[in-house]
Amino acid sequence: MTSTYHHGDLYRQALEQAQALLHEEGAAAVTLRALARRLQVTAPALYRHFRNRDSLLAALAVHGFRELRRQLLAVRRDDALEQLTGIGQAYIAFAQARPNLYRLMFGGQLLPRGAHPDLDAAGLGAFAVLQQSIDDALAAGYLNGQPAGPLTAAAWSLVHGFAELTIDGHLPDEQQAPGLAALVTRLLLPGGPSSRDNNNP
Amino acid sequence: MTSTYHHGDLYRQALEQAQALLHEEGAAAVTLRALARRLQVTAPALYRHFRNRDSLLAALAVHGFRELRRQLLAVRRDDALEQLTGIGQAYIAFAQARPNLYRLMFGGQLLPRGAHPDLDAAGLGAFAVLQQSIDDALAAGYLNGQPAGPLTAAAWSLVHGFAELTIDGHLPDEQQAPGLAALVTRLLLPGGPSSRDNNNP
DNA sequence: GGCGCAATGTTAACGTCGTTAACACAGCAT
DNA sequence: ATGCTGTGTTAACGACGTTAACATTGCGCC
Repeated sequence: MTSTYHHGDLYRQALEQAQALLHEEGAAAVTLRALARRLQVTAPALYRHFRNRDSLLAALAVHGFRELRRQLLAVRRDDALEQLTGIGQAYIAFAQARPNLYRLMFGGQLLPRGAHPDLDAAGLGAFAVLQQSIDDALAAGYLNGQPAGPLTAAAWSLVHGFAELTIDGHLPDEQQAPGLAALVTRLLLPGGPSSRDNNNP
Repeated sequence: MTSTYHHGDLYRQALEQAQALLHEEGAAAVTLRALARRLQVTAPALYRHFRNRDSLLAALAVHGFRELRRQLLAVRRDDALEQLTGIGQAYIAFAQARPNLYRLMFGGQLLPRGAHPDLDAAGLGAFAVLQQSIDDALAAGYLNGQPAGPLTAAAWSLVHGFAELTIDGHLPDEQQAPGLAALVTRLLLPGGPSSRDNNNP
């Protein structure tokens, strides 16, 4: 019984179980005591690895942003416009696959912005991928050469808003069709969804 | 001292103070005990008027949706397109003026959808205004006659996403300029922000 | 090989919260 | 006057975040 007094690996396992808890039951269920129970450990033990509950949640969000960045970077299409829409769809797919994590990342329950520098950095890291793909699309002559700043804000707003509205069930059912994500993403582009057929690379 | 044993007006005052608490310190601070303290009343007294804390928060959200609807309905422009963009800007202005309320309304912390029928109804009531203005714009020949469903989803996603990203400080500072809201709203329209000059009614 | 220190875990305790049960007072209808 | 219904209070329970004090382990160092 004394052989496992030192857990040895608690930080990593705590993060894993916290992710599971978050995914299964939402942020409100990510409680230090519940997490401790899962890990067969007493609650104060967790304070050796996380300053407090907010730090734990922030750590989860950081991992979320890094994973989101990874998934956005995994999108690779030849055409710059295809790349942009592909990233938009990957973004939405991420949010829909992990709604509770996504809400934690963007729900605004976390702290006065700037309290967790890691978190801000991770967020910017994910944002940068989207930004880059817009720059690329502009450089390739797409998007009518509109100013990059507002374009980026609009594109991010669109995918973020769509992601949130769907995972919270705010959009009427008829509009939940899977393919709609693609359609909406393309609506941003001049000429609408049926512009020309740039479907095949 | 016994003259005020019955508060007489507690439901209304509780809602008012809860709104103040929400606006000033966020949803997490809207606690039954804190609210009771503000009202010079014991906590269990509130259970005569709200089934539990979630019901109180839901009531706040319901009022929020009704107020949002009112503000959207107050927008009146002659041109259907101006009307649509005006509504978008009013929507964003609402969120920015009451960030904590807006987060409560859309943060997804409330309930399995359908648990509070009032809330769903109030949400649809606000949504309907946006929906209507899009239908009107289509009827007036704008928006290239694109299908109304996806258009509405896209428009709502755009304003919702922009509202959330700005109130949470996720957009880089340079893009926070006040006038950007208008610009972004117009980006959805075919031809981009400088289509023609439909600025003056 | 033993020693000591730092890391990591436990126990006990405090204050806050949501919530409920039991009770107390007020006002109104009869 | 009486009693019922609405509304408020008191007391208590369990869960939570957090801290202080203490216990155990493992590793570097002699």
